Amino acid sequence: MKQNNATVPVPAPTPAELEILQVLWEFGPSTVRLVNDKLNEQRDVNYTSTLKQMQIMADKGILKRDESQMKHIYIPVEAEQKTKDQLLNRFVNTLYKGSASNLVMQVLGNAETSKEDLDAIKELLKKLDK
Amino acid sequence: MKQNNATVPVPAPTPAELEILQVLWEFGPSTVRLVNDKLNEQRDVNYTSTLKQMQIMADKGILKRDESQMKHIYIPVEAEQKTKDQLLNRFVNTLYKGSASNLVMQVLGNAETSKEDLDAIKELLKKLDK
DNA sequence: TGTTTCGTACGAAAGTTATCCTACCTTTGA
DNA sequence: TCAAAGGTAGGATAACTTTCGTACGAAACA
Repeated sequence: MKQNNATVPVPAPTPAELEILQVLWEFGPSTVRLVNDKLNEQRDVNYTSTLKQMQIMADKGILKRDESQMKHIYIPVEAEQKTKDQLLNRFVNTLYKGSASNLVMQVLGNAETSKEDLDAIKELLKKLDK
Repeated sequence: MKQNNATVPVPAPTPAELEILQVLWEFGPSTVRLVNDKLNEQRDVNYTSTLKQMQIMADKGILKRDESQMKHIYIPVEAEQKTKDQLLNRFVNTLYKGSASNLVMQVLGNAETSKEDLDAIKELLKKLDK
């Protein structure tokens, strides 16, 4: 039995796993069929590929599943926010020496960041000041 | 000859490649020896492993190298800022629907973000207001 | 001058990721 | 009732990533 104590950090979800998680986060507990349909709105994926991925994710403990029906229902084990927090921390640690303000500074200077986004951020910070 | 036009996005550097890039960004053009020494301050890596990685990176076009001396000098092809911009955009696109303000909102709400960081961000935004 | 040290090159190998084929079972409905 | 449609399970496989052993040449130096 694999443990999940603090000394053994959970590996980050792979890109393909992340795609699946995002569908589940958006639509809630779902069948492979639904997830695969959503994925195919973006790119071609064979049904059995998605099935396999989700089975692996269940093995890894990323998903749990309800097998009481023939069409199994898959559910993320960790909440969306918790997973995103972990990914964000990893990202900040590897690229910005762990400093969130460094990251935000780059966002503000990034040409790809839209004016709308910048304004939204300013609003955000204005509220924080109060 | 591999081209780098907009239709063929450059693949993101792998984790091991990123480690090496960060050493080169910090110390400037360097030999394999130096990079390997720096890496070994953090974890055990065999010299030939680092050498191989850097050779592969040169093949991929991530690094160029000066072979005029026996000890080859490796140099990142893309500037630190450009690479980080690309990684940041990728990150925002996959996790925050492309919205930088969504990302910043999470940073502000993240328990792992220190008070110092939050203060620094507030300062930053205060300056932006002017 | 010969040996030891330091460098590059090349290839092998193991682990991970992602994809899909085939087999087989269950359900549906003509 | 039986064929078609839709499920799951389990390999096989290819590509990529990472690591390192071995070979061999150049330089340093005793």
